[in-house]
Amino acid sequence: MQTQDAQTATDPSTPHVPAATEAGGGPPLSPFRYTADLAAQIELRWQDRWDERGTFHTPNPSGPLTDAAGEHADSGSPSFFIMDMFPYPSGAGLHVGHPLGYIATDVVGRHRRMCGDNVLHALGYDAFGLPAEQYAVQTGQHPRVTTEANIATMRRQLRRLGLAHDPRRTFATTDSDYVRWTQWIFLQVFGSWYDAQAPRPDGGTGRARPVSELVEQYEQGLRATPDGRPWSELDDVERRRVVDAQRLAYMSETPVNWCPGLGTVLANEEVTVDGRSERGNYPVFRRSLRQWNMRITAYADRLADDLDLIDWPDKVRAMQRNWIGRSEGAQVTFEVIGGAELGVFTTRPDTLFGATFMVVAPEHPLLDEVPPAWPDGTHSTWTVGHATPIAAVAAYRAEAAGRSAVERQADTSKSGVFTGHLAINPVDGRPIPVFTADYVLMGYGTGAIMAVPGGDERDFAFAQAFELPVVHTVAPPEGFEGGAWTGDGLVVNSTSAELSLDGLDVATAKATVVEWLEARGLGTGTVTYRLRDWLFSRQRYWGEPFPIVYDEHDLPIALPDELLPVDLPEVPDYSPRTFAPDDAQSTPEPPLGRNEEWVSVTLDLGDGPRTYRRDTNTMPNWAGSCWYYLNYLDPSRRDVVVDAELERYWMGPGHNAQTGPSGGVDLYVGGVEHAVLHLLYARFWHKVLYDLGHVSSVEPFRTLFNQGYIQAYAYADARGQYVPAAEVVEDQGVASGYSWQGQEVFREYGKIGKSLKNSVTPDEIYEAYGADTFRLYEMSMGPLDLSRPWETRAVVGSQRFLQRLWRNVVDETTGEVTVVDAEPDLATARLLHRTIDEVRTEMDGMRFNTAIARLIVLNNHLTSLAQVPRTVAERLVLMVAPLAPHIAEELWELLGHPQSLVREPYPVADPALLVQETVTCVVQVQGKVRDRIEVSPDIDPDELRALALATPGVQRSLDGRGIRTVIVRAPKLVNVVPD
RNA sequence: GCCCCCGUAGCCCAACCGGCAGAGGCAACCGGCUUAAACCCGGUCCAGUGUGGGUUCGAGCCCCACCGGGGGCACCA
Repeated sequence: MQTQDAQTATDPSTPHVPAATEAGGGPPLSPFRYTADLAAQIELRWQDRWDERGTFHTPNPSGPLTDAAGEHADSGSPSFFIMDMFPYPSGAGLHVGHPLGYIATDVVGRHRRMCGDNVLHALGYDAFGLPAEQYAVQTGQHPRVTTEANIATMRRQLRRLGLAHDPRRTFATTDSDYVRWTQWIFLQVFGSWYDAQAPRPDGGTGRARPVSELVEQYEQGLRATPDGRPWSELDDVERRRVVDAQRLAYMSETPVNWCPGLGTVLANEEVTVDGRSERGNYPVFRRSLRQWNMRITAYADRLADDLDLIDWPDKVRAMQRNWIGRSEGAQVTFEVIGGAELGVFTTRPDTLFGATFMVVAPEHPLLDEVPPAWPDGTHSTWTVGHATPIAAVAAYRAEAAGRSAVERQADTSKSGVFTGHLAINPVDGRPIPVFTADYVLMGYGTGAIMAVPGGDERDFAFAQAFELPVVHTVAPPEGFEGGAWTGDGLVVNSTSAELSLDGLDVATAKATVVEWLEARGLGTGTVTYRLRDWLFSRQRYWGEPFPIVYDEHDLPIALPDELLPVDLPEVPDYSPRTFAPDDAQSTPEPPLGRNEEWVSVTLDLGDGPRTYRRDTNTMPNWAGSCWYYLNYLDPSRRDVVVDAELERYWMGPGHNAQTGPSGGVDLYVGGVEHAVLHLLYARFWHKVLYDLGHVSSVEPFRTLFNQGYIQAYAYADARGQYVPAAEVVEDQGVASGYSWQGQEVFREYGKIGKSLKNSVTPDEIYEAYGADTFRLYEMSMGPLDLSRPWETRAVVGSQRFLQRLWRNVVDETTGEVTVVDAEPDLATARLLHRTIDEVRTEMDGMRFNTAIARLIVLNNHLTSLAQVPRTVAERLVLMVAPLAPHIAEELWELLGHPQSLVREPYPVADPALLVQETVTCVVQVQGKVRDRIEVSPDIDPDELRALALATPGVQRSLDGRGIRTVIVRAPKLVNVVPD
């Protein structure tokens, strides 16, 4: 998923954060003072202890993974499964923005654990991908070497944060035994077809089934073959072709983004708006190439409908719905003069009478044959100067092929040409010209449209350019200026001998015309999706090989389970073969094809040893992140993709009180940049696994949370050159308010990174303040879902809080514990319990910034006491523990507890201490505060009303005026409305 | 062009169902501590909620329009 690249990678170079507390020399401070040095000692010690003691070993209900004492979890115990989006281990190291989500999930996990849940939280690495491959190409080093070094660096940086991950459950997508199961899932998809009529356990209709059941249906004659011949008359190769065409993973000629300069196909998101490669800026061409696809479109409805079952941000659900792009309309068949038929999809069948021409995409097969001469009535502007339709269409097709999809869509001017074909409008029998134009896309609907210039702005623009007639079929409102009317209204101009829609509203007209078309076999009501099938192959080295071989018929054959995993072969060169950047006709040559000994393989697949050819593509980077959540449940278990009992315990529907009918991961935190692709692909795989009976949950991720980004200020001088942000000072002497080395600089806000010279690394902050301060600062900066600026000089506030907490328990000159066993006074007890109550609410809502504010208030109150009562200090320490775990553990131990606090119950408020003795009631006159009175919280409203009316403030404001009404909201507010 | 989110103190941010605009932090300033400075401790200062209308007894919160910032989609028939 390359989450790592979401925020620009940084240079972990020289620290430029001042040492926080020991600056300026002077006498050494007490060793018992909570300085960065002491924090570091405490933090490193506890991190080692947690590892040694297996503190975060999360027990499964069965199997090899137990807790540190060797116990399994009770299968009825509440489970809570937390995940971070899979990091890509980049070589550049982390900056302070990266850990934000990891800290947040860690805080949630530690908190839930103290609330009694069995918490599953671990972190693996999404380690296949382009950066490692590019680096390998540059250095000649194997990508595995750099990948493993990067993972080690990232592990070290993250370990220093004190994350409560189960260390036994980490893995990388590049591990051979992980690849094995990625390939296994691919074979499950390959081995399935979608039966749209089959009932599902969740009550719906349509599910994936093994292709063996499809074959059975053919054998039993329950299903007709595509050409209608009996199954028994088809030969083996024909039968395989019939089945292969219906698999959920299938090969087909697909138009792709081919980049000769890089020697590889690119995903759409790797191509810039002007149709060039993001990396290297080479031209990208559309080429039809034989590629693997996954039939995600079969799941379009379920992927859209089941968004209602899960607790995701509305924005992300909207983006997925938008991406799936379900639209309802009709498929209509137009007869083409000369014998052919042309099917179109339209969402506006009610406008059929306004269809004055048709347009097909340049790639449309209808254009493979066009009339030899222009028909009578051809308008001179339609031919664009060509002598024959053949010449015109050939020229236009060539022109369109030379433009990338992105270029075509960026240019909204209407180009095109008449094809010489005439079609018959089915509702009134009129002949209408068929054009080709690249504003119609081959990949959507049928690649052909009926053009209604009176009701569609694009068609109108085309009609203007080519002098085509415009008929309005929906009456526009008064004062309509002309052009296309796309709004609602009553249908007009829509009557033929057999059908009239005039006078109907649009919705009724749609239904009427669809019924009419269906009765005559001219069309059907249908649903179309924007979503396309998923292009699943890449011509790269550093990815999962396909577990597929080809026989002499060039048809794919799945490798049997026992031959998995198919590991990557050694090759002489990791880079794809590149071509002249503008050589559009070149063809990709995958790096895996360079090892002939590997490509050609002799196997006995049941009919004796034969020679096969391996698939030399690799899977896209998304493959490994499509199922990794299942692997956390037990990465050591290799006999099944996921153990059914573990899946039910951690992910099944109803596995804890919050989980709804969908089941799935309880909390999934990551950036919104994965809103569509990763999250859609993973949901798709999960539903396939559900259909095939491998998982009980309907959705993989029950709750999704998008954290904001941490960005930072950057400063540029008058020439626009960036200067090191850490060296900029506030300067009232210049207009901008900031200067660097005496010259005025201007502040900007942007991503943290090398290019803006504003990078700050976690290592610098650990060094200057410690991990607990760093964690606390990131959690207190603001709400988790908001992006916000990093400000190193503000970090000290969090350190001061922890220092005060430390001093509330420990004498910093002697190191002695100073708490007393006396009971707290009533005010302190009240504050404690109110704090517990509020902090619980805020923690449950993941509002850590406000939770911390409450803890600061309590902590500050304790500093004002001559002696701190132990019971209060202990509960404060427990409440701080999820946020700043190391100092909390240390204080907990100093307070006399030999056991770690990670499973200590989170404090519970005493309701008796939450009720207030008196409440301040605000007395308003006409909405303005005029007085305040102290009243009992359960005061009678009538009594309160009388008290309020008697207050001097009300009397003064009324000044003799009468009272129209009095609004009483006991016990907090009374509002007097005067006449 | 269309859709979504956000505009509260010098800065980052709170404010429950519409009910006293301030919880917390940073910065600044004053005082204490100190030979001095830093750290630390105590205190002070600081906005009427982007703008203009509307609804309401009462609006930061609801509605409309606009301005500014961020994001998504964009020839999808």
